[in-house]
Amino acid sequence: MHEETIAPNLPSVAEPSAKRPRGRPRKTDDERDDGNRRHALLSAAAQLFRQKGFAATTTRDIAAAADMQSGSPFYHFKSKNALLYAVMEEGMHTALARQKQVMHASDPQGLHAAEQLRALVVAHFEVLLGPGNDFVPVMLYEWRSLQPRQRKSLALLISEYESLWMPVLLMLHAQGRLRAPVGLARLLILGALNWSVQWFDPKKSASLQDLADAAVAMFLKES
Amino acid sequence: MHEETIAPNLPSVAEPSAKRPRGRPRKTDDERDDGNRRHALLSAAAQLFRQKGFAATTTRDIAAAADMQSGSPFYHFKSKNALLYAVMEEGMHTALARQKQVMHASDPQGLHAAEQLRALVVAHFEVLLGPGNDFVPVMLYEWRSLQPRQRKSLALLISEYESLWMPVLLMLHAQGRLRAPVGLARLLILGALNWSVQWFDPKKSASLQDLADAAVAMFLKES
DNA sequence: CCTACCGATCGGTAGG
DNA sequence: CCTACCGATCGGTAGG
Repeated sequence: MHEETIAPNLPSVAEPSAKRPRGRPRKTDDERDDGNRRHALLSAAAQLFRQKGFAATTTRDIAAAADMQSGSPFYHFKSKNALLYAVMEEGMHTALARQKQVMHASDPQGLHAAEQLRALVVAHFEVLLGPGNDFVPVMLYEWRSLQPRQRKSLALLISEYESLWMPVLLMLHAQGRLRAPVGLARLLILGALNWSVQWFDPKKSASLQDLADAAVAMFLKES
Repeated sequence: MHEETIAPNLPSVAEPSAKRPRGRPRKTDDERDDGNRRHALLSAAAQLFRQKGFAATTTRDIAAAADMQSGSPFYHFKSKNALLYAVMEEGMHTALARQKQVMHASDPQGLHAAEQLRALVVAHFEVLLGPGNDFVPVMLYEWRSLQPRQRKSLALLISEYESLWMPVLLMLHAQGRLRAPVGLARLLILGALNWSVQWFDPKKSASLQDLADAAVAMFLKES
């Protein structure tokens, strides 16, 4: 999920090969790529799948965005569908890692449940709306493009993710700060957050922290 | 959006022409179709677009589901895209009509703002989750498949819809029962509701009324 | 990873 | 609304 540093005088990755000296620049010694090309495909796919949808994106689109020829994605991935799955899997791994990190950071500090919820919400927003983070949005909006087996596999990661929220929500419920059955509250809260993908504009919307504050203030009763 | 009554011994509309006596049953006198065939296409398209997505649905799929030949949808609609737009437009008209009806019914009864919100939420759930209501979900999840001109046109209907919520939300905000800026509150609330499309199961979930009660209880502070 | 290619499918149309 | 069809595109592969 790191951004490649591109020297300002080089054309951007997605640019057609017009002004470039025919062909892709050959790897130099300081430009090793091991899983590098594979990840270039993943990033390109994530961005395009999010922008145009899985079915409307062609493997040629993806190849071009990763600066490859039309057949080359299939050297790295068995099928277009496998590419979709890989995008989603990376998205969930990122989200899980981020969320666990947040919980470990807040736990020993003895944060209140409300503060823990806030931390979870901020992390969720970051994974969803942070620059270049197209992986999780693809997962949210292309579920129906998965095969049953792939769904089952991802569902495990998702329920692991959701289970991280449960202790916090249960605590808040016990404190009387959260109405509605906890399971339903989780669906409504995550729904409200996930929908931000549709309207969030980094140039016009508030900061992720401010959004998180407002959301938590709306969901929770006064203590 | 009315359900067609189907005699139990007849095959369902979407069923392939296996057990049927070759070809489409000819219109009888009591089976006039004026805009009827057109609407059969709309319903089939809505269901398929929701199920598989716009790009993954072929016009042949739609034609077959409406019991027509592959070229026939283009007699009723200029393009596949025009069909998508028509589905969304019908969805928004239904939603607007339903919502206005709800507001007119609740207004003279002098309902409290919280009760008005509850009525809006129930109506929203119905339009979203009611049996056969695939039109609005398609609008929510295929926005990116629209052309810019179509988006602009639909955006008018959407903002009309959202503006129906504003007086109620403003009132609740003034009463101190709704935290967060009203505009953001609207986005979060509608997001929480819209997300239900992803998890609602008529066989397992609570009734739409119970869901609405829980949602309103969670969003609003005690009075 | 590229070149060259195949088979299938798809949106759309002419002409009735 | 059907029949018959076209041109373009697409996922995927062989063979290097």
